[in-house]
Parts: sequence; structure tokens; C-alpha cells
Amino acid sequence: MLDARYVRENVETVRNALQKRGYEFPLAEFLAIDGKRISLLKETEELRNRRNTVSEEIGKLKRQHADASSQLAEMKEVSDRLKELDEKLRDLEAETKTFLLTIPNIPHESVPVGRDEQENKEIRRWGTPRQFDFEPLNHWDIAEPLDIVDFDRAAKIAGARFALMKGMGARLERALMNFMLDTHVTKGYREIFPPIMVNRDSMIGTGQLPKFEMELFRIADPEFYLIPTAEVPVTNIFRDEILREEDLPIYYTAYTPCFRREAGSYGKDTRGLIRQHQFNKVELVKFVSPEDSYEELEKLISDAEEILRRLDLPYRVITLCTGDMGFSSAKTYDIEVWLPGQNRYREISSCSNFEDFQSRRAGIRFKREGKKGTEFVHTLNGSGLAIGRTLVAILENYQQKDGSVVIPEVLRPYAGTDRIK
RNA sequence: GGAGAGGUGGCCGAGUGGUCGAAGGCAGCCGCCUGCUAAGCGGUUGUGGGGGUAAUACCCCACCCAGGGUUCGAAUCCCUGCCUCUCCGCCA
Repeated sequence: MLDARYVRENVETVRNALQKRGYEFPLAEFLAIDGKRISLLKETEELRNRRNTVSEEIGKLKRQHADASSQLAEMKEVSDRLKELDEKLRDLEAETKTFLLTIPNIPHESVPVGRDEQENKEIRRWGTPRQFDFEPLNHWDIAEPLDIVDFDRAAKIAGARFALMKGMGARLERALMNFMLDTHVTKGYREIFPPIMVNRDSMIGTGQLPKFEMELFRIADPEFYLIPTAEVPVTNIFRDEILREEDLPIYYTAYTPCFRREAGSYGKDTRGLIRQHQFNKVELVKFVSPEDSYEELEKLISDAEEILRRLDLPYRVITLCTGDMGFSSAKTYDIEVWLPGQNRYREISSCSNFEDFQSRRAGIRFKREGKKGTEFVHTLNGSGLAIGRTLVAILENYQQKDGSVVIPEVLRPYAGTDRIK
């Protein structure tokens, strides 16, 4: 969420910045609502002031058993008027809030301007795609003969876009999760295992709601949402709290299942493990001082890359352009892993700096030693990594001519074997 | 699922509808004092919004789980929701 006052005082800057991401900011509408709200606020505050003063007088008079009927009459009127204004004010405040909640974040100045993924900028590559002396297969053509993934039965049990992992498939899923968590913990991230169903406020806090209801699974009766990423519960750990300066930075890592509706992606990645309604992911989340957040973003992406480097999987890093960034992000790097079966790089991690966009929504503040007032922390997060897609990358990059798959060196202690056959 | 108790400032905890942003204690900070990181004394210590200032100061409004309501006036009364705890039942 953007700061209402900042928007009010920097209308043009805000509008130009949002235009870069293809978002037309309804400027006049906002200023109208906001202006009305402010003037109404002043009016009600004056009335309340009057009410407080006179009520106090009435109290005094009553204690002296004096007559207060004229004051009482006036107050009756003031009170009625206040009730009216309060109602209007409440509506306007709700309207302003909703308005602000649906405005995306302002891109950082270092973000390339562009319309869509065509204009993302590659910034580095790591590793060399392996030369195959045979035609490399898609991961599902590797997995199904090995009987480690069963899509047909998953469809019977649940439906399309679900997978049933079996034997070494299941084991590899677990091995990756442990390997990733262990690696991050060594680097100073604290391990978290959060709730994977959350309330509405949490979803608003990180920016999934109110705008993207369509992308979430919701449980109806007691109302809960299934998390689309651990970012949601982990970032909301400090919702409505004030941290101390010395608490920062805070690094968390969490493994969770993630659930996404994938509405609007019909026809995309219909086969295989790439796009599922349920998938596993290890996430990295940071709470940092504003002045450090861009440096922290570089460290974050590097910690995510570390997983791929240790698995010896070739990848590249790209900066998302203004038109391709997520709603809440000020700057996002994607890591794309090389998939020989598709002969292209595919997203496996997304690392973003949200600056104070999420912390303002969620009320995550901190207090500087010796300074008055509070500031919003900056929040960041990134996948470290998407487990299903990492498994895909391993199958495709480590496949052998005989249909077996070699297990990457670092994973062998976790997997209990050096080869799936 | 059934029965009951409760949600107050960083923590503990009091609060008769008006003088309560809220007693008291602890912790913290600043002084004083005491020759040694103990005790004592005095002061001070929340958040958000609006106004004001060069910046402080200062003024106003709101906040005692949340949202409604009653009242001239609500931390205090009423309703709803959320959360916590205890007992019984059930259960991984």
C-alpha cells in the first residue's frame, strides 16, 4: 500500500511511476475522495472537541447539583450531527483504504521499463548446459517409466494439476526440502514452519487480497485461505508489531506446501510438474532497515542461486521489467533454470524487494534507538527454491541414455542413493 | 461438540458511567545521593491521525481485543465477532 499522504503530495511522480508498469492511476478520483475525507475529518474532530468540553462541564454542573439543561440540549444536537458525520467519514475512510489497497507498488528506479516479459533483462548466467549424445526427454517421460510420478492416479484422487509422487520421487521431494533448509539455516536464516491456512487480514497484509481473490483457494465455513506461498504467513509474523532497531535484520526460511488456483493459465504447462495446484517450496523472508534493503536483495538472490550452484544446475538471472513485476514488488529478480527437455530456461525462483509496501499494509514497524516515532521496515522474499521445479530440473539435466537419473552429489546423503533407475 | 472464566500500556495488575491515556508494581531512561553494577529519593517513559514550527515546543482528535449500539458523556452498560485459558467429550 502506498502512503496516502505521499500520494497526495506527489501526485505526478506517483502517476508517472505507475504508468511505467502499465497502470493508469485514477488520479482525479483519488484526490476527490481523499480531499473530502480530510475536510470531513476536520469537521468531526471539531465537533468531538466541542462534545468533550461541554460533557465535562455537564459533569461538573451535575456534581454541584446545578442546572445543565441548556448544555444537554446542545449536546443532543451535536451528538446527532456527529453520528451522521461519523457514518459518512467511515464510508469515506473505507473507500480511501480500498482505493489504496488496489494500487500496485512503485517500481524502483533501477527497474527496466517495459511492457511484458519480452523486455526483462538478463543480468548473468551460471553453468553450461550439458551436451547430450542422445535426445533429452521431458521430465514426465523420464519420471513415468521410472514410476516415481503418477499423474493419472493423482487426477483420479484430486484432479488435473496434481501429482502423486512415489518411491524415489517422493524421497527426492523430501531430500530437496531438507537440503535447501539446511543450506539456508547455515547462512543465518531461522527455520520456520508456519500455518498453511491463513485469515483474510494476512492475505491483505502481503498484497494477495483484495485484488487477487481469483488466484487463491478459499475454505468457506470458518473462512481461511490456503497460502499460495510461505511469504504470506511468514511475513505476517510481525503484523501490527513494532520491532526494535537491534532486532533487524531478521532472516527466516520456511518450507511449506503452496496452493494456487492457476486461473487464467488454462492450456499452459498442462503436462508435467511445472504448474500444479499444490506444490512444495522453501521460501526466504527478510525484514530489514530501509537503507539496507537493496543490498539485502542482492544477498537474497545470491542465497537462492547458491542452491542451484550446489546442485550444479545451469541457470540465469533476469531483472523483471516494470510491466512484468508482481503487484507488491518494487524490484524483482527471477532465477531461471535450464531445462534440456524444453530446451529453454524456466522460472524456479523469484526474489523481490517490497520496500515498505507490505509493511505499511501489515503494520510492521520498527523504532530507532533514541529517535522519536516509528518507521516501516522493508520486507523481502524469494523462493529458495520451488521444490517441484528443482526436481524437474534434476530429472532433465541428470538423465542418462538408459533412462536412469544420476543424483547430484550434494543430494546423495539426503536421497540415500546416487542414481534412480 | 458441551460447561465455565477471561481479554486493560514493554510486562504484571487496579479501575463506582463523568475529574481515566488510564492507580499501583516491575522493567527502561534521566538526575540526585551513597566511595565501589545494592538500597534510597525525584523526574520521566505508548501508538496513529490532524494542525503548528526552520526544527523543537505546543494544540486538537482517536486508541483499555475488534466491530456495532445505548447515553449529553463508555475502559466501565448492551449486542456480535475473534482470541486465550480451565473442565468434560472426541481425536492425529
